[in-house]
Amino acid sequence: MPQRLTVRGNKRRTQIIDYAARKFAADGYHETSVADIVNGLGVGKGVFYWYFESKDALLKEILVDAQRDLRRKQRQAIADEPDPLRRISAAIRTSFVWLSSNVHLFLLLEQAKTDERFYNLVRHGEEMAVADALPHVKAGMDAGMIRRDDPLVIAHAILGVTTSLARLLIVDNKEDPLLAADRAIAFCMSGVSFNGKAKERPAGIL
Amino acid sequence: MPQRLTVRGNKRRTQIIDYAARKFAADGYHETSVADIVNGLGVGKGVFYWYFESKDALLKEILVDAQRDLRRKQRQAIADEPDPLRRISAAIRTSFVWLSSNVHLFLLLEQAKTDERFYNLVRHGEEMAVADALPHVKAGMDAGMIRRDDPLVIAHAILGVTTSLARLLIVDNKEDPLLAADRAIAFCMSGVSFNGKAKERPAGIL
Amino acid sequence: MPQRLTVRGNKRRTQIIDYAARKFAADGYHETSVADIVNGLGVGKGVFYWYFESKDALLKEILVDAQRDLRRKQRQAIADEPDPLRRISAAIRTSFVWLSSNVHLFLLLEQAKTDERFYNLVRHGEEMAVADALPHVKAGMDAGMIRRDDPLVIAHAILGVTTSLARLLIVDNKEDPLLAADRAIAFCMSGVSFNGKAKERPAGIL
Amino acid sequence: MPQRLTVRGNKRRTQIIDYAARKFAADGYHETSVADIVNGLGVGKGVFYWYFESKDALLKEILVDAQRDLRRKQRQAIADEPDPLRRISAAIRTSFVWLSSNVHLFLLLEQAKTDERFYNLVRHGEEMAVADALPHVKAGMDAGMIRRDDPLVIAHAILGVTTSLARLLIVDNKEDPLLAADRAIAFCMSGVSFNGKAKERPAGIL
DNA sequence: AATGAATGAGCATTCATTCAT
DNA sequence: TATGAATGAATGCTCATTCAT
Repeated sequence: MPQRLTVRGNKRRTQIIDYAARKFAADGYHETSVADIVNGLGVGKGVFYWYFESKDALLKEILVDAQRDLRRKQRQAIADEPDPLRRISAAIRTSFVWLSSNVHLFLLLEQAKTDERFYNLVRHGEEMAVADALPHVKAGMDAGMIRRDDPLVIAHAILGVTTSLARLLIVDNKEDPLLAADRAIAFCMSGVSFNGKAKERPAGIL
Repeated sequence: MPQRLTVRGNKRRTQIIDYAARKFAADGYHETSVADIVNGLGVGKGVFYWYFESKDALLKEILVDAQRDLRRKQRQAIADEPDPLRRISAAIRTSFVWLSSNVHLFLLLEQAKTDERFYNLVRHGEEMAVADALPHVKAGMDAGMIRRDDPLVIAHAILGVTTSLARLLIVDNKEDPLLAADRAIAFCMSGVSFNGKAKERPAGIL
Repeated sequence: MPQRLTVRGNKRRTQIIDYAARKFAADGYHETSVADIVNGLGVGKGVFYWYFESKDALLKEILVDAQRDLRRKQRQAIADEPDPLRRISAAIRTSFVWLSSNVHLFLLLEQAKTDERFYNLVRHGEEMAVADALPHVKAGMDAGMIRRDDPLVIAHAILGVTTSLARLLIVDNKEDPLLAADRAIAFCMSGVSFNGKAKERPAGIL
Repeated sequence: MPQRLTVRGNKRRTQIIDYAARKFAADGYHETSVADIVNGLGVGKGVFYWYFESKDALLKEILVDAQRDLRRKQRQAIADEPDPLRRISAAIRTSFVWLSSNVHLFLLLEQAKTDERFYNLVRHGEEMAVADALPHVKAGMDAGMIRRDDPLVIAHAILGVTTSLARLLIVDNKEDPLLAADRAIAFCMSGVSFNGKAKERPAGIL
C-alpha cells in the first residue's frame, strides 16, 4: 500500500514474505491465517496490510518472485553452453539445486498450481520455463540428437520428471541435489533404456 | 453414520459423492462449501451429515475410491501380459484412458496431494501404484531390458511423465487418450533419444 | 438466502427486521454492528446471514418496505377524495399519522438519504411519492385552485414542509399527528399569509 | 493540538479542512478514512493529528464553521431591511446563494444531522438560525402580515421548504440560486395558493 | 512539523457442524 | 430420512489513533 518504503520497511516486508512462504508451504495456504503470520512474527495485524493488499496478493508475489528467481538462475546456467542436450541438462541441474535450497517454494508452487485462484499464475510461469527450453529441444532435433516429437510434449515430460523426482529425492529423501539431478537427466535422456547416443557426459560435481 | 443403507439411500450417497467430486475439482475443495453441495442437489443440509461424517471424510472417500478404481483397472490390464516393458506400457495406457474419463478425479487427486490433510492419503495410494509397478521394473532390469537404477526412481519418473503429459494432453488439449499414452510411453522408454532396444512395439488401438 | 421460510422462520425474519430498524434509527446504521443486533436478540451470528444476504441488504429491505407501506396508506386515503386540494391534504395527514407510529422508520429514511449507498433507493421512493402527488397538483392548477409553478417544485416544497414539521412536532414535541398535520397543511395551503381561497376545510378526525 | 500555528501551518490546516469537507460530502463521512484524506493531500498520517485531535473533531469544526459563515451572511443581508417579510425573503435568498457556492457543505450538514454524534451540533446551529428568524416572524404577525401560528412552526416550515428546494433546484438541477430562491419564497409566502397580500415584491439582483 | 510504521480492537461475513421437528 | 434453523468460532480486512525517528 505505501509507495516508498524505508530501509526498515523493506526489511519488514521481506521478513513477512519469507515467514509467510514457509508457513504456507508447511501448513497450507488456506490453513494459515493472517493472524498466524502476524502472531508468528510478533507484530500487530495492521502491519500485514501495511505491506500487502491482501493475503492473496502476498501469495501471488511469493509465487512470481520464486518463478522469476528460478528462471534467472536457469538462464545464467545455460548461457555459455553451446550443446542443446547439455543446455537441457544444465537447466535440470539448476532446478534441482534451486529446489533443494528452496524446498518451501517448490511445495508452495505445487500447492498453488492446484488452486483455481493461482493456477493461471503458476501455469504462466511454467509456460515461460517451457518456452525457455523449447528452442534447445528444437535445436537438438535439428541436430539429430533428439527424436522428433512435439517439442512441447518433450518439454513437459522433462518438467514432469524433474518435478516428480525432486519431490521424491529432494523433499522426501533429502538427497544431494546434483546426484538427484543426474538421475533425472539420465531418465530424460534415455528413459528406461540404456544410454543411447543422446546421453551427455555429465559435468556434475563428482 | 448409518450402518446399512436402503437402495434409495445408496443412490443418494452415490449422487452426493459424484456431485461433490465434480464440484471440488471445478471450484476447489476449500471453495466448495457443504451448503454449495446440498443446494446444488436441492436437498437439506441434514442429508449431508446423514451420509457422511464430515466434509473431510467425504473427500477422503472420494480419493480412496478413485485410487482403488484406477488400480483395479490397471491390474486387469496387466494381468495377461508377460513382457515387463509391455506391462509398464499397459499400465500407462490404462492411466490415460481412466484419466480421460475421470478428469475431475485426476484434478482432485492433484489438488488433495498438496493439502497437508490429505497428502498422506494420496501419497499412500501413489506408493501402492508405484509398488505395483516395481516388480515389473525389476524384472525388466533382470532381463536386461531396463537400465539399472533404483527401481523406485524409475517408477516415480514414469509417474511424473504420466501426470505431466496427462495434464497437458488430456486435460488441456483433450487429445485422444491412447495417442497421448503412446507419447508418454515413448518418452518413458527412451527419453529424448531415438528408440533403442528398450522400445516396445505399441499395441495401441491403431 | 433460503428460498422458502417456515412460519417460525418468517417470525424470526420479521423480528430481526423490526429490531434492526429500531436499533439503526436509534444508534445509527454504521454504529450498529451485526453483533449488536444478534446479541440484542439473543441469537447466534449465523442467524442474521441465514435471513439476510448482508447488513446493507437488510437496510435496503427496511427502507423499501417502509416506503411501500407509507405509499399504500396514502393511496388508500386519497382514493375516494375528488377535490385536488383535499387529496393533497389527505396525503399530508396520512404521512403524519404513519410517521407518528413509525418514528424510527422516518428517522431511518432521513439517515439513509444522506448515505451514498442508499441515497438512490430513498430518492427513488421519494420520487414515486412526488409522482403520486403530481397529478393532483396539476389538477389543482387546471382547476384554478393552485397557482401555476412547476408542479415538481410544489410537490417538493410540500414534502419539505412535511418532513421538517414532522421532525419538529412529531419526533421532538410528540404532538398529536392530526393537529401537527393541520399546521403543515395550513402552511402548504397559504404559506405565511392568511388563508386565501386555496384553503380547504379540514376534515381531520376532530 | 498545537497552540499557535505559523502562517504555513494555518495554510495546511485550511487545506485539510477544505479537502476533507469535500471528500466527506462526496463519499460520506464514514466512508472517508483519515488515510484517504492524507493520501489525497500527499502528506503523512501524522500531519492530520498534528492539526486535529480526531476525525470527529475535524468534522465538528467543519460543521460549526459552515453554520457560522452562513449565519454571518444572513445577518448582513437582513441588517438594513425594515420590512419583516422582506427580511425573511432576504434570509432565504442568502441561504440559496450561500448553498449554491457551498454545495458540499450543505450536503455535509444534511449528512451530519442524521448522525447521532453530530445531530446535536447541527441541530443547535439550526436552532440559532431559527432563533434569528423568529423575531421577524413575530414582527410580521404583530403587523398583521403573517397569520398567527406558533412562530417556531412557521420558521421550521420555511427551513423545510428551503432545504427541500435547495436540494432539488440547486444540487440536482443546478439552477440559478436567485431564481430558485424566488420559487421558495413564493411558496413560503402563499403556499400553493395565489399570492395574497403577504406576497412581498422581490428585490432580487435582476 | 512531518514521516512512515505500527497497533489492535472491531467489523462484516463464512461455514462446518448440530439440532429440533 | 430429511428439513430448515441455529450455532459460534474463525477469517480477512479496516481504520482511528499512536509512536519512533
